Order: sequence, then structure tokens, then C-alpha cells
Amino acid sequence: MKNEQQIQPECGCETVHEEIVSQVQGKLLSKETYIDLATLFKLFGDATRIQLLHALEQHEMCVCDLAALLGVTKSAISHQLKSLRIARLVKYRRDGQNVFYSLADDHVQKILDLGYEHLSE
Amino acid sequence: MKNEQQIQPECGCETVHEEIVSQVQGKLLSKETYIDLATLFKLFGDATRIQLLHALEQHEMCVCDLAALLGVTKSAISHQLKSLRIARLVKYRRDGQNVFYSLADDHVQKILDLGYEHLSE
DNA sequence: CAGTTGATTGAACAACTATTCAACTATCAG
DNA sequence: CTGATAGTTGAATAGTTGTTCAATCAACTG
Repeated sequence: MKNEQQIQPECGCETVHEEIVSQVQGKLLSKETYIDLATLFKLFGDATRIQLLHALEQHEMCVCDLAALLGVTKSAISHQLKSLRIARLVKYRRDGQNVFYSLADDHVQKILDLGYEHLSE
Repeated sequence: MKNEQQIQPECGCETVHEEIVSQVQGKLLSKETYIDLATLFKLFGDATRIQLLHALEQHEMCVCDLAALLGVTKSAISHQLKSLRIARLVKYRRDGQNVFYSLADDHVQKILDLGYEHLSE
């Protein structure tokens, strides 16, 4: 899905490198795609959620376990899990009164690994 | 770097699965590491910055080019680039009055690709 | 059924963030 | 030097976000 935006001459610049800019513009994605990507990565932009995801990378756990592990309330955990669920980053199964959460696929682990790799350089 | 946090009994839960929780706790990283990871991924959590990074993935460009391409002011671009520079996600070279920015390494592209892959499922 | 515990939800508030505006620095041309 | 253009910076503001609190739902027990 390509982008239909036009180059904005209102930037106040005189020497825009037009060839490169229009060449790059042809390769950009739609604004919605960037918003979707940002919405996804926003979920990785909070230390509590990162820790939550890293914990679930080790083992599935219920809300209570996660609250105890991270030292925050069940409510806070539940709110965060809801966001992660909507983004299909975690999945859950109910077992009696407990709801066990786990990672939905291996993208989370790959993304976390890349981030850690970047920090380690 | 391992985590020295203790399990918080104040979560108000009765049925914490202690074996799993303490096993997972031993594999968690330090709080600072999660904060650093969150700080890094926060930079991917904004549509303008994502678009900026994706544009720079195609070709190095000056602030003017990027402002024209994204339709925002040079000031906004410069502020964003500063954050990305601090996180070592972009680098720059000065050529006369122009400052050309480009991606610092291939982590950005890999992370964006993983995000796009996740969205596409 | 009532009582208990796990989990979710919505509202409210504090903390944070992205953009704009204005002022400033840097580089080049004459 | 002066003037012009590219880029940066700080303050202010509007918008967003994470947590808490209280209320509610869901599942089990007796």
C-alpha cells in the first residue's frame, strides 16, 4: 500500500533534494501503516509491559502470579494484559478461577532480543 | 545481571503459584535493563518517528528533505532526530549547510520488519 | 443460594510526550 | 563584515498514557 502524500513546499526550505525525496516518497507506506506500527511498538515502550512480556517468555502465568512477580496490583496487570491481548501479543486460557497468559507468537521474543542486542553494543 | 526483587505478598492474592513464580523471577533481568529497553522501544512508538526511520532506511537525507517528505516543520524533525541520535539509532554527517542523517545500524530495519511481519498475520 | 477469591472494567488523576513558536547557532556567498 | 539559509534548542501547550480506586463479573465451595 503506497503513500499518496504530496511533498509539502511549506517546510520553508529552499534546497530540498527533490530527486531523492520523490524517490523515497515512492517507497514509503501509508500513514495508517505507520500508525499501526507505532501502536504496536508503543506496547514495548513501557518497562512494566516489557517485564511482563519477558516473564511470560519464561512461563505462562496467571494475573496473580504476575502481580506478585512485578509488585504491582492485579488491576494494573490486567489493564496491561488487555492492551497486549488486543495487539495479539499475548493469549490466555481460563482454568477455573485462574486465567493463564502466555505469549501469542515468537515475534515478541525476537523483538526483545533485537532491542537487547542494540543496547549491548 | 539478575534481579534482586522479592515477591510482593501485598498483591492480595491467595493462590500464587510459588514454584513457577520464583523460577521465573530467577530469570528476569534488572529493573534498569527493562527501563533501558522500554526507552529504546518508546522511540518506535510514534508514527512520525517510524516514518522518519523508514525513510532513512531508503536513503540518507537532510533535515529539510525529511521535513518536506513528512509534511512537518524542521524543528519537529530536528527534535525527533535528536532523540534517535541519543539512542544511537541514527547517525549524521555535515556537508556545508546541510546535515545528512542515516540509520546507525541494521537493528532499526530488523525491528521494523518484525513489527510489520506481526501486523501482517 | 450466599460467600470467597480471581479477574476485568471505567473513571479520575498525575506524569509524560510531541508539536509549535521564537530565539539562537552554524555555514556559506558576496 | 552583512545577509541568507540550514539546523538546533528551550519553553509552553495540548494531547496521551499508566496507575489507582471502586465497582463489577466469573468461577468455585459449602
